[in-house]
Amino acid sequence: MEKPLDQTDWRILAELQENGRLSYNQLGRRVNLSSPAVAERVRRLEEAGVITGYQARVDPAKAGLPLTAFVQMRCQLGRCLLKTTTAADLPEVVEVHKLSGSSCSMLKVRVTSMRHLEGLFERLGEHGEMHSYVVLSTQYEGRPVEPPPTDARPVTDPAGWSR
Amino acid sequence: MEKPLDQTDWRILAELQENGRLSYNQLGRRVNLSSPAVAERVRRLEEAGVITGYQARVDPAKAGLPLTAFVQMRCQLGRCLLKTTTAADLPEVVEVHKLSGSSCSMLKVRVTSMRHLEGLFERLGEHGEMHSYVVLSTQYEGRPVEPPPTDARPVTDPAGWSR
DNA sequence: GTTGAAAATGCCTTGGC
DNA sequence: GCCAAGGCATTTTCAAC
Repeated sequence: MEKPLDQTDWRILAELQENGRLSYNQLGRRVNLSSPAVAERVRRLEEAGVITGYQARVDPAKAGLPLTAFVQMRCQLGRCLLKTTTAADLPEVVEVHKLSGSSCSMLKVRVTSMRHLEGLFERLGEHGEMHSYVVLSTQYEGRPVEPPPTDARPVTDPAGWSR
Repeated sequence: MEKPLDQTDWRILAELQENGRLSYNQLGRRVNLSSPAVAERVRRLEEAGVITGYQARVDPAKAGLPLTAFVQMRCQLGRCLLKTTTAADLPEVVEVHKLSGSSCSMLKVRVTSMRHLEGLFERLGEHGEMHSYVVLSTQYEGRPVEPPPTDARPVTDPAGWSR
């Protein structure tokens, strides 16, 4: 059930991440497989949870949310954002990650305006210390996941500490 | 061409972000429109660049990339990551944002292992100062973009500085 | 701008190899 | 994993509201 993905699987993933609406016919042509064969592989990738769904990609700026920011939260005990609020309360928050280190979480937020961002920061600030980073521009986002390099690059150790 | 999205457009976006493979038939039923009508709206959303494409969502962990981290770069003059390397050189980097403030960019990276992460950090470190944050767990990511709240919440000003 | 139906295309699935 | 064929859902077009 936890079989590693072969090269064909990765080609399928690459194609479907670039165009999630390809028919099995088109997809099969691009990876040199017949449509039943490719359909079976896709079904397995979905069943294994590798493919979790299909999503239309929306340009936030074109949809009226031109500002993006990252927020690091260092929540106060008992006021942690993750325990005192719910996703529905903060529709501006599009990503939430728990972190190691001194910050407890990293958020990505999208807003309509600086005024909107200011109001959001006030609400988030209730939960603890906060560091914010406003995004000026985004080079890319949602880049397709690629197969990891097979050559495990060795970590350099010029001083020889690991010997 | 830059018309604001109406409520129906947002319902369409919500459905397609949740399931990008809905047929116009199914989609129309969910937003109370006929299939030609909904097809026309989707075509316009695509043409206007609101919908930028359709993507299969891949679980990075299931695909062999169980570790995620954020990296803030404060590049040295002339060694900026964005000017001295290309996307193909750093397949681990799945997001790049330019930032305001003292850091020049925020990266999201995905790797196979701690060893892999260590090697990546070494390579990134060549370009300047670096702050990294390892993700312990992700609550959500790629949350559908929602219509911004219509009620522009006023920023609080108890002390009256803005008067 | 929207509706409804009808025609034609293309698709998915099944079975046999 | 491939090929072929059957049945089916889909997209698209059109006239009408």
